[in-house]
Amino acid sequence: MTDPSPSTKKRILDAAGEIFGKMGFKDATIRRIAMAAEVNIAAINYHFRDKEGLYGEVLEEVFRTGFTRFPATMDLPADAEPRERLRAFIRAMFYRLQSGEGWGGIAGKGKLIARELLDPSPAFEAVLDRYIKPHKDLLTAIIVDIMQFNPGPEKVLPCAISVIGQCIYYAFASAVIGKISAGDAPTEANLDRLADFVWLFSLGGIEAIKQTNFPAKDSP
Amino acid sequence: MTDPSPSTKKRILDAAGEIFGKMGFKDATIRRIAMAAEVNIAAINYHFRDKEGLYGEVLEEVFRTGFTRFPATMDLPADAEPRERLRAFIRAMFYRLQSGEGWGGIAGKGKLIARELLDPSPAFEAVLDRYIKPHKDLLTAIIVDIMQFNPGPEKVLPCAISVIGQCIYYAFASAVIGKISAGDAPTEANLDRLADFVWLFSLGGIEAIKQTNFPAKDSP
DNA sequence: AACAGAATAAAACAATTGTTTGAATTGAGC
DNA sequence: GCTCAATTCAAACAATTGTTTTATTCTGTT
Repeated sequence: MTDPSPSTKKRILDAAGEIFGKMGFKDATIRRIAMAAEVNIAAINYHFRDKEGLYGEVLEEVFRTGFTRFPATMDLPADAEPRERLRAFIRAMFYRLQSGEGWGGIAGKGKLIARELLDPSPAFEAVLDRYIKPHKDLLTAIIVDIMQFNPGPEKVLPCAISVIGQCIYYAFASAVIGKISAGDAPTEANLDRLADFVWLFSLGGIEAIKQTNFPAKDSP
Repeated sequence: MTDPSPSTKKRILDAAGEIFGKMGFKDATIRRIAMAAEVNIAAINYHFRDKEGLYGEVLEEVFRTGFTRFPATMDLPADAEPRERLRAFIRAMFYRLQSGEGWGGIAGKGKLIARELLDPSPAFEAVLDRYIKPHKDLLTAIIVDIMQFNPGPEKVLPCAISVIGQCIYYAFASAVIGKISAGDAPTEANLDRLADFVWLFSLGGIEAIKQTNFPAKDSP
């Protein structure tokens, strides 16, 4: 029941990840998934109860493999130079989101993650607690280390959001980015360049926030 | 034919904008739209040919009204201090995306824009040329002014992407942001604060990029 | 008043959806 | 070799979808 034949259930999960990613929950039909996985339609309901059950397991597996393959520390020791830890964090995000070994960007399962951010499914709640919240805590700790003191959440959290926002936006809008600025759409070849840009930009942004009194009532 | 009764067609457009925004193209059924607009189902096909035709007109109207109500210059003169022009640009993005007078954020038509960025519909191409590309050109011009010289597109364009990325991310992921950092989800009340944060952060980022040699092969 | 074309309405259409049914097949364990 | 549960399969189900059809009402012009 919990450990079925290694073939059918796993094949369904793989095909479903691909197709849910490309087309979204609604457009991905179980007939299409079944055809891609080369299984009978009823096998999906048999193994996963219903379409939502299948989606939930796909989501969990996608996050698990992504964060396992590209951990946010990039195997950097926890006491490394904080700016390098930020660099590793950003690089991990880019590789996790965009690379073929990761979620494959907008052409693959990256789209599935983007869609969950846009409007979360019921299954997303679990993923949020297990992966995203610890991920956020790590980033805020890095930012505090870079600032060399803790300026309070009203500065640190928006910084974290800005860092993550840049990374996600590349994954999210790469179709439009490609049409507007062809060289800056994320590809396997320029992930390092893009990640380093976001890193440098963010270091400047964090430094600026550190030195300003924010929120401020008056405009400079 | 082109200028029908001011009631029916307009009512369909309004209801469709609302419902397409909330539920996406696929989940928004014409029956639901017809019911919300209080018109007969067939009226939609009569006035807009088919569902795709309706969606195309909705998209065009949403962008037109959004950019008209909140122009990226915020009525600032073109020769104003470049940093203030950046502030106006970012503020316009936040208000356009998030405010009730604009696209109403993730609860309203903002979701529709986000979905188009994620995977563009055929109707998006026109919107891209008419609204988004000029918008990008304006931002890059502001960035060049801030840097006081033109460091070339390999620096300016990623800066523009980082600025826009932060703004869009707040619109895009506000559901998740709210769950992770409650005070930083965009609401009508804190748009100014968030916009100013992104502004300060971006000024720091732009300054940092200006002073670095990028792209660089070596890591600092 | 009479007509023509635009606009609205109710009903039906064909296609596709997720799910279920019930029979056939497989594969260990005794 | 038999049994029984787990699995797979083909077929059918009910519900929902976008669209079309046909008839009716409205509106402005002669």
